[in-house]
Amino acid sequence: MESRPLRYFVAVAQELNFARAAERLGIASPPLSRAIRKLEAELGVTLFERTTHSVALTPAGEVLLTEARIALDALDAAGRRARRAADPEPKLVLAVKADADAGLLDPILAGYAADPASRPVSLRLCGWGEHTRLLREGHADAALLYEPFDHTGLDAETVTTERRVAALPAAHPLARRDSLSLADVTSGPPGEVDRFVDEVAARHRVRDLPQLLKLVELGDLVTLLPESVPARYPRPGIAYRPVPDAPPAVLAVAWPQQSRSAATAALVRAATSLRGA
Amino acid sequence: MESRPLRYFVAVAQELNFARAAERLGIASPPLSRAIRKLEAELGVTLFERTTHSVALTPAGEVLLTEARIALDALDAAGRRARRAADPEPKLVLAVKADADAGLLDPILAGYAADPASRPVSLRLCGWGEHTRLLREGHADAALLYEPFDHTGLDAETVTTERRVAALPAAHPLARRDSLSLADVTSGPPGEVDRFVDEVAARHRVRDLPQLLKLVELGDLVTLLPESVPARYPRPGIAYRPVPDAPPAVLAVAWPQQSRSAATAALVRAATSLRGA
DNA sequence: CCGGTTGTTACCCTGAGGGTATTACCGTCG
DNA sequence: CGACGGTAATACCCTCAGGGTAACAACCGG
Repeated sequence: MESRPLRYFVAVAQELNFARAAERLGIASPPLSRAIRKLEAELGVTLFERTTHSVALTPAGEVLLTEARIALDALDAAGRRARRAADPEPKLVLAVKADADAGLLDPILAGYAADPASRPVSLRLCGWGEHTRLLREGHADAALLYEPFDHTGLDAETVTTERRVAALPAAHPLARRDSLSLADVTSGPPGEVDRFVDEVAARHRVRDLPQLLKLVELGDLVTLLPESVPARYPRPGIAYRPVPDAPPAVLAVAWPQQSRSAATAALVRAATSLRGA
Repeated sequence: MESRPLRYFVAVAQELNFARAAERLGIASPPLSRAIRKLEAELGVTLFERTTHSVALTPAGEVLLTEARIALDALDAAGRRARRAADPEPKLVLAVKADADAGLLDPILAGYAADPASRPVSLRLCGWGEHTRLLREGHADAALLYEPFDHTGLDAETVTTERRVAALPAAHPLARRDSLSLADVTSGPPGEVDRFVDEVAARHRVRDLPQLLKLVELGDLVTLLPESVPARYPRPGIAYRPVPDAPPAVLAVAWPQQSRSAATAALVRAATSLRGA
């Protein structure tokens, strides 16, 4: 199993169109077509159901797609990690999303810096749901992120858990109450509700928290956020109300499974040692 | 990052000798030497410290070795899993080591067969410590095995925990006692002691439990085993004695992280549902 | 039924990567 | 200390995997 044909396969599986896939790969479509046929012959499996006007994945193709993505990620990660390992003064790259740290980033970094095994830290700012990709592709050594996330290939420890608050338009009828229940928030209009911020973000194509809060202000949705948010993002147009029975927000530190380097371990120690506080 | 140069790199890193590695790869050594140099150039990193009479991995080489193994495993696994996914009547391959099942294999299979999501099961017998390789390389869908094992890339659930018994030569002074403590067993000669059977197995190049028990009979070592062993392997020359304060033996079911197929899930259900019994 | 779109086949050609012969280097041992 | 054995690297050649272009075949929508 070589990597190039697999890369070609993934491109076709994503585009479901040989011509477009070939263009994306920077080659002509005949060699692409041949490469896929050869791959199918090698595996003894048909990967695509093709007519002249449609390309569809077979069940075997479906599983190869997910498996191939994993393998190709691992391949790229291998190169990147080796490159980074050669750095004479290696840095520890920590992936964080702005303000998605429960206010703990500074104390974690301070605690980490005090550890003898620590290295200079380089922060890698990222958007919703990018943390795991950065870890898997070898761009980052560790990440600070909220559950839930895809744990595949990663190890993680809980840093802290926070209660949830609902963010509502100030004029919303529920905003008159001091405290809400999950049922209040999740039942019906007005305003769409999602328990997990990243789902909302994906649906509304929002890239950061201020944008999301703007949508709340406009009355387009109601969201549950960690209780550390209101202090950082006070908004006249938004009412934050505790939701005691909502599942808590879990902040975790995650890292690639096989990377048990001393530096990563020290960071994990620093992050989890704040748990008691 | 292509896969072939990485495979070449792994061969050299294992042999630490270009000529032997080339032979193993079925190519001549000059192209191998060139491939490695090209890989180093591509990464911008030197992977080997070489003189004409010695080859050694640099730190960057070390990390590339472990990363490359993971990536190449994933690559092979992708192919194998796709092939298996095309099977018209797909089987579920379960990796087990003979008798390393706490006697639960039959009930698990029975419970599994009753599940509507179940598939025909094909058992893949394997030796000490092979389970995880079979899972990672796509030869098996699930494994029944004792902790501790390398969880990298795997998910696992505990099936059962067993108390430990020490296996001693019948003539051993400690055999006169009804029960032992961990301190009794681990302190000093006669007889080497290891808490984990697979370490012992690796050290003594033993492939199965009967061979291991033979070593115990001969007085070469003392080992802690799960309490389900004595009933299956009664030996006149061996005394089994409970060790209440030894850490218990944990039998687990494991499967590749990303494979959340209905059939695998059903097997996990069947295995873990026996936990209460 | 026709024209456009898309995957495939036929054919050619280049260069990545394999082979052989040779060199340069180093450690070892008479 | 010099000759030898072993090893990686270089020089040079050559083959074929894999890329390109042109033509074709199949299918769909109008």
